[in-house]
Amino acid sequence: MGRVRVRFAPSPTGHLHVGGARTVLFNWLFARHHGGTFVLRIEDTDVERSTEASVDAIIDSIKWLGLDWDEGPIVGGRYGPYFQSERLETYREHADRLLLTGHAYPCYCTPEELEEARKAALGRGESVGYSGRCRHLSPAERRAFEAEGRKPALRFKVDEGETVVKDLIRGEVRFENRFIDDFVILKSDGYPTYNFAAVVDDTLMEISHIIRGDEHLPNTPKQVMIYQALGFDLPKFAHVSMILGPDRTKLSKRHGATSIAQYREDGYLPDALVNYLVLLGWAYDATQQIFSREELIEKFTLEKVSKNPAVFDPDKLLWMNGHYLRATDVKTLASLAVEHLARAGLVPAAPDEREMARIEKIVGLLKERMRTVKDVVALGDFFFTQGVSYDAEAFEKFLARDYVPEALLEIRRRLGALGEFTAAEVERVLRGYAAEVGRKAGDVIHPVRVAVTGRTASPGLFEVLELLGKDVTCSRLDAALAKLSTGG
RNA sequence: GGCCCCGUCGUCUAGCGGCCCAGGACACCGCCCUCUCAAGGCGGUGACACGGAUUCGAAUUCCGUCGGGGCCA
Repeated sequence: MGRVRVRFAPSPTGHLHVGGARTVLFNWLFARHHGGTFVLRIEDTDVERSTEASVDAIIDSIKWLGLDWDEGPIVGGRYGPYFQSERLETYREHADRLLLTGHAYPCYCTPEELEEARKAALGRGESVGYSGRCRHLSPAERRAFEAEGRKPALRFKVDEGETVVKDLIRGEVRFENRFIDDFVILKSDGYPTYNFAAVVDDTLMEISHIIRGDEHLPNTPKQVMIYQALGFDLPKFAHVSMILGPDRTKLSKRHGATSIAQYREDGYLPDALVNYLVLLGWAYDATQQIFSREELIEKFTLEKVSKNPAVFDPDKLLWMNGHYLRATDVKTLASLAVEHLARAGLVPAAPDEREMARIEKIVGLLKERMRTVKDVVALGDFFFTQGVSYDAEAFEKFLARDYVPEALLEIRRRLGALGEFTAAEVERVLRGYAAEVGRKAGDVIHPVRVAVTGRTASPGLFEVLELLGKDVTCSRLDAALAKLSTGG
């Protein structure tokens, strides 16, 4: 393989979404695997919809995923500029070349006229393509249109024959040219169309492999024709199947969370997202699910990319996130958790050293049952709140029993008398009391858990109590007792 | 409407003519562990869209049908 140069070329019209992220990933992995260059190019020729905020958002998400680019915005490079809006002159020059060589011609049809013709054709049940009516205009007719003040678009003249796209993933895909209409390469406002700009840039930037979504496959014969008309060498194409929603249509916002930024906010880990995403359309062997970055770089090849579209499965992502969460050290996890705890108003945005140490201990207990970092809030809020509110069902089930008031009272007394309030001591007290009154340990553990945490599920109770401390434990037991004596 | 792509458990996939009455992962169910919930361990339910053809032999090759998706405006 020669010099590998690949690119990701997003339109800055929104966030980086799951599908785009996987495309970046595949390109990045391919470049890194081959020791090649990964280029980021911004396709901002849709002036109406492109925004700078979107450029920033996309770049943030790529960085957050832990991916980087060798050329493009911020880092520069010798093939710039990397924003298409700054390359308009280049497109104009190449379009002129096509005009001069007779591969393109001016078209004076207005969007309104084309729209009308399209509707009419659709109404008759006919094919909806461009009629080619400006293809054979005489010089006089052209002058007449110009005199009307019409600004022409530039159309590519599609020759007869067949265009074959050689695709690394799909093999040879053949297109009959007669089904491809003369398409616009330069709009009347001087802006290039996607197909045209992409070809010019990919060539000038010496892109060797175009790895992109499958939705671009029907565009590819048009691009191939442009390459040929301009006398450019063809890059290698690899069209990856799309990511679908549960209803098997192209994944989009209406399917729920699709933006990488959203997953970040929801407490997902970049490594988990990357690992999950790579499995959507790529598999190394029959069994391996978990891959480190290094492994991915080493093992990723286009040959192993599958042809069928993949349905995005939030459940598996969640599982994988939990897996990575458990593999993350407590210190790191705690610093990540602070963000979510602070947003929920449970801790200050910048906790001091003491608070941090406590948060680390709490995260240590919660870690096994968290699937997202954000879960720390739902699972551990009782560590940070003043009092505790009881889940009605939990109260009914574990506190509203006849032996409970007496048990809680005695346990509260013994815990209060403890000199060293450790998990081991607490356990001794609880089990000891249960044994004395001839009950199973669970019979006292469950009520205490509900009394102190407000819920029926928590990390190991003894550890929880130790972390809560004697004062909080006792005051919550008192509160529960008070509630019981007033009749629930 | 035309063109193009795709079709193995609910989902992601392994499989590239015999190793497959189809393997793994998530989800689901059961059991074990256990103070609960998780995590973990063990086990289970569950798929080659359909019809032809090629072949001694097809999930794997070819054709058709059906189904899904995408692009064109």
